[in-house]
Amino acid sequence: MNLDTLNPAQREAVEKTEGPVLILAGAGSGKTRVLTTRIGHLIEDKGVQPANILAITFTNKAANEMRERVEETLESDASDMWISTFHSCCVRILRKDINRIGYNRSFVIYDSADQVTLVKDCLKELNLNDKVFEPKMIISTISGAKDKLYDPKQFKAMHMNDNRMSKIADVYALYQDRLKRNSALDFDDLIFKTVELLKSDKEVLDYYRNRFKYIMVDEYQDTSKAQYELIKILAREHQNICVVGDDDQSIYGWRGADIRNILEFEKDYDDVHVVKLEQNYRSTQIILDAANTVISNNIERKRKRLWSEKKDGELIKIQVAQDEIEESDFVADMIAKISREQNRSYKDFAVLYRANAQSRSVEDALNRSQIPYNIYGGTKFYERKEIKDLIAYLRVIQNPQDDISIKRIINVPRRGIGLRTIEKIEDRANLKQESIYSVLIDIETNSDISTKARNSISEFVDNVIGTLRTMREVYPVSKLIEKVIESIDYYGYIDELYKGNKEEAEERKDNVKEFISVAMEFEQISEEKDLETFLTGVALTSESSEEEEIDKVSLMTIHTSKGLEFPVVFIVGMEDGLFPIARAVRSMNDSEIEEERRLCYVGITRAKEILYLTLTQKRTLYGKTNPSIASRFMEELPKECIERLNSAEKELSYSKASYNVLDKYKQKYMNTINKTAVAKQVNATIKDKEKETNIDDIKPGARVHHPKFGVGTVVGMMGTDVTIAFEQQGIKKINKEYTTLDVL
DNA sequence: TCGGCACAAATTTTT
DNA sequence: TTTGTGCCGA
Repeated sequence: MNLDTLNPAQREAVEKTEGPVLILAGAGSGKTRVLTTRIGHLIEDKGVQPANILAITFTNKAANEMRERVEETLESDASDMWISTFHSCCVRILRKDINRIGYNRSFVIYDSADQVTLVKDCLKELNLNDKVFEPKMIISTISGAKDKLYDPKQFKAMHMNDNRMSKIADVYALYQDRLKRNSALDFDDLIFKTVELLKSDKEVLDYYRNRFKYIMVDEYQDTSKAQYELIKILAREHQNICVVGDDDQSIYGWRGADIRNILEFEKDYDDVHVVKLEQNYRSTQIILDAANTVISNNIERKRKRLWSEKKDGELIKIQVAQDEIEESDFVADMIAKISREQNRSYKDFAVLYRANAQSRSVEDALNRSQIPYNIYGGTKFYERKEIKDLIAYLRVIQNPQDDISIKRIINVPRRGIGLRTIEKIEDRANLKQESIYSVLIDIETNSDISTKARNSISEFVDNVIGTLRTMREVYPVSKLIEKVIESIDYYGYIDELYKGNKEEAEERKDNVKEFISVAMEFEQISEEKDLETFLTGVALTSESSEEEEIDKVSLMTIHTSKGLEFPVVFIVGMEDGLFPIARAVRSMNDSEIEEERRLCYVGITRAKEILYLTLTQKRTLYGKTNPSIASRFMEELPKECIERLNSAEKELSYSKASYNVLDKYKQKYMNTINKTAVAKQVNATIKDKEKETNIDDIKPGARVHHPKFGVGTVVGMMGTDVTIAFEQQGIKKINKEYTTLDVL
């Protein structure tokens, strides 16, 4: 393997094959190249068997890319090598041996929508109000517990003296129970159960320890505790563990990623060899200087400084617009101008933003200028209703125990099986500790259900599902999908559903057809062609096919842009409260601001040559217009790297004063009211029946009267929330949008 | 069972 | 502003 084209640091990372290695790979430092070369080096120069290598990534895209590049560089066959995402690696392990920990090996995988349904069921069964215990919130709590490897028992034990959390622990326990009964695992279980299996079964553990003699993990900064543990168990004996990551690009903390995994790697393993990849092959030095300076404001990080051989470059351009419409027009105009003058194609441009809601005005402006664009994010292909319905059918065909899927399709298309009927069936299933499907089979013995409903159910179970199940053995997946569509007249159903909107109906039908072609493609390329494998693939993939390679401007959130690069990048909405997002600004905890700053770092380092940062003076968001404050990150940019295109001076200094005021309020009230309240300057008014009370009068210390809670003192303000200490009712949070307050 | 209306909430999302 | 949800009357 030729290593001469690597720089010294890269080469070191490749050649140090034994023992724990930490590669701190800055943005654009060629880490994929290092990883693929390292694999090639292991096989060709060190004589390691491909089957002894495990390379883990987070996304399918990264895994596919790595496999392709490894196959390109290698002479020998690489098909024995495991190059996969955490999740598909775990599925592979579990399909083989999960029966050893009491699960069915042909489990289905529940996505987040299925989780919501299941949690709602559990809440109902436990008589818990889903407003007090919001399903989304419960799921993220459960997910957090699983990420940290707490099972329901441990979780319950940890929260014994917290009534609310204790209830959530009960939901967790029931949820887990139901998953098992349905032969289903959620995404987090895939990791959790693999760890459980490896910890509890020495035989299985020995097999994989012996098999994976060299382990590599990409994007290590994004690993959760559970993933960390998984890797640690596998690598314990041989310690040939090589992790690659960039702590400065850790932007998924809210999803369970634990940045400490990378920060403390050196503590977790003995004699860690650390390599820093600091040479950047992507951006100009000016862009890197800006990124370096901004990120240096973070306390919790490994020191790194990116540099580039591209010494020249354009200054970073800052534009202050009147509002988001003007801002978007500016972006569109500049794209038109630059593409014309510098002869660049549209695919060279990206517009990045903090929140999806911002895409709207940019889209409008690009449409006005007739600039083609591609928007990334939004509803995923497999999450579309029409596709989820079909998947539910397939799942039931595969695994009739899947109650969630049964319930989804039992009345799709409408068969006159209403909620009441389903409820009765569910009760009976719970009573008999059976699946819904088995109750459905014996429906004739169930006298409290109307004859009409019973007939529909028999028709559904025998003719629809029954027939389709017999076809499972003979037909390939794509054909099976067609049979499903045929037997339920799905196209007719779609027409009916969107009868007011022809266009929509056609789009849905196109999606269905796309789904069939996904299945056909699967039959072409997959080794295993059975339904189970297909469903697994569908569950672990978010996009149906590769992104379009058409010449269009890219619009996406900064999160989605991670790992990508563009010659010209616009980051819009550089405003405090938007970026960094309000929640992080309000937070008592600096770690949230630090994560926003890392996000900013990710955004800046996407740009290869030209970077524009834009902000507004006032922004309309969610139907409300508010004056903007420049992002604090703007202030952190080195002056010599930036160029202000219009009169930004004033706005920028204004911003500084503003958020310093915010920070001061924060400090002050943190001390006085025990970390519960933060003050925030708001320029809105609270409407009263007769008069308008200026919100400026409602400030910490003010005496107010609330229609329900009586007289109290304002102790803090957070966004639209006003925290008030009432004389009779104690401290309460009031939403200023929906309450009328009188200032006394 | 379904359509319509009022009300509430609205980061980010690799699998 | 947009989107989702819950409740009510037909």
